[in-house]
Amino acid sequence: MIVRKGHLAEMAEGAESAELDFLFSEGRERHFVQGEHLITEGERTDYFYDVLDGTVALARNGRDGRRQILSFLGARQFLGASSTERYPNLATALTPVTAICYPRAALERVLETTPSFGSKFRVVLTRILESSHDHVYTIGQRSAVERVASFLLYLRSNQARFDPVGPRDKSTHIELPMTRLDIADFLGLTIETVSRAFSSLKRSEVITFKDSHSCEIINLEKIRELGGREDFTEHRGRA
Amino acid sequence: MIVRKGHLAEMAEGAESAELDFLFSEGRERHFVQGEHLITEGERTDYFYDVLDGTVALARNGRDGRRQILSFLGARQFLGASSTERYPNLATALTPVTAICYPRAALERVLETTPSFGSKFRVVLTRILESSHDHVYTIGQRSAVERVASFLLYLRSNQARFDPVGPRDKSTHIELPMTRLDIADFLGLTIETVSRAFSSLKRSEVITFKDSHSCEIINLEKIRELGGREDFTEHRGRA
DNA sequence: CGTGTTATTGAACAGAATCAAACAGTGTGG
DNA sequence: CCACACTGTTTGATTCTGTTCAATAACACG
Repeated sequence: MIVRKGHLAEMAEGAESAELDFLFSEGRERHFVQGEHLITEGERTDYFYDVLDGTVALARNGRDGRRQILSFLGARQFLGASSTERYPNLATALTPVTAICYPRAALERVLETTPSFGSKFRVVLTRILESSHDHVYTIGQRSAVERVASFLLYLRSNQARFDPVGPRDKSTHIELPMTRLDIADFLGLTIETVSRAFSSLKRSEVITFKDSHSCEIINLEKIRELGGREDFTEHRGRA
Repeated sequence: MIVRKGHLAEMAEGAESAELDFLFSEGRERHFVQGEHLITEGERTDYFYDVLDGTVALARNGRDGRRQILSFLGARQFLGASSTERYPNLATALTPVTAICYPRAALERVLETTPSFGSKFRVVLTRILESSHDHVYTIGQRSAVERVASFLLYLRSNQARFDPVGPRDKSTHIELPMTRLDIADFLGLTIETVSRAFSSLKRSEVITFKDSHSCEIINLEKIRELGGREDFTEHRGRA
């Protein structure tokens, strides 16, 4: 049923169990068009997604129109972990997205019966938590330009996941599939401030833009200096 | 060896295994004085703590002196989960703290052999992640006064954990064991702004102060309106 | 009771938000 | 193929929230 092998299947390599077989037999490849919601707020958390392709924005919405994007999810990332009956966040496809959709119950059963898989899963959860902590630091402590620099490093490290060869230190090209508003809502800024920060980095020749949705890092050292050497760097390893 | 039963032991209730017995036989009650570090940055993540008493601040420090407090941990909360060899954060006792200290390896072994326990542990991790997401929303989207209101709700829900009777909706008393600097570093503000926000809430008769480290909520509805009805509320259940 | 520390308050300032306009890119239809 | 509308981005002027700098006030402790 599953055409391509997802990250979850990769994680299960080596382990063998009836529950695992069942889980993967239940997995369905689903496609989402740009703007479509993979999960909506308040929805029952019945499914778990393993992203194969495209970019998803995970956001929390306030009732007064405010929106905070919690993460941008790409290939090899998961979506749908929740401690509650209903999902508090909104997951939106920013590009066409392909993801494997698993019934949550089947996943739970595997986690309860296949401890080695459960351990790997726990490590993934911990990484996600650490990434959220990085985000808190960025939003709580850094200035606008620093946040944008930090964001570029964040995307770079996300991009590295795609790469079958593994993360490359030297890669300087960065795709920005999201709009300026998405970036602003991720960094706790406004579109104007994000735009100004990009312009400022362009002016000081730290980055250049091909078009408004992809840029090239000219001075990676400077970006690291601004965005934080400690965050999203290679020493963290891969999820 | 363990004098009091911690939250981890509570979670293990019902399960039985040699690894669990070993884990609990290895747990040691430790005491920390105010200002002492339970874990320091870069330290090997060899221990796992189950807080019994007191308050711990978990913080990430930048090399330029900036500091972001990621959470305040009290009774029934855990400390020490990490996906890496070395711990990236600094855990400091804000008050005298009592905690049960477990060797990480023993915990890992339990998690790898006792799936029911592993599942509960995963739920706890997920809750911590959701709490971090609340924090991101607060810092990214809310104004100074709103952040402080949100912080009071956060403390209130933390306090409820202590309570053997369970969370009480009506409780209005809030202990502030941390300094204004700690609050500021948690909310991404300065001490002055935090102080002004408190004064503003005092002036509009939403809260009163007994002394600077404990306050009373007069108008809980208003605090919820400012700080976000969705966050840190009772519907989340207990960890 | 003085001394050091933490908290509050005030005045000036700065960085980001808001308001407003221009600009670029895309798609549509004449 | 070009005029036009539409959306998203950039840039500019102004306002405002929160910071910085500075002084004072309240505690905590020897």
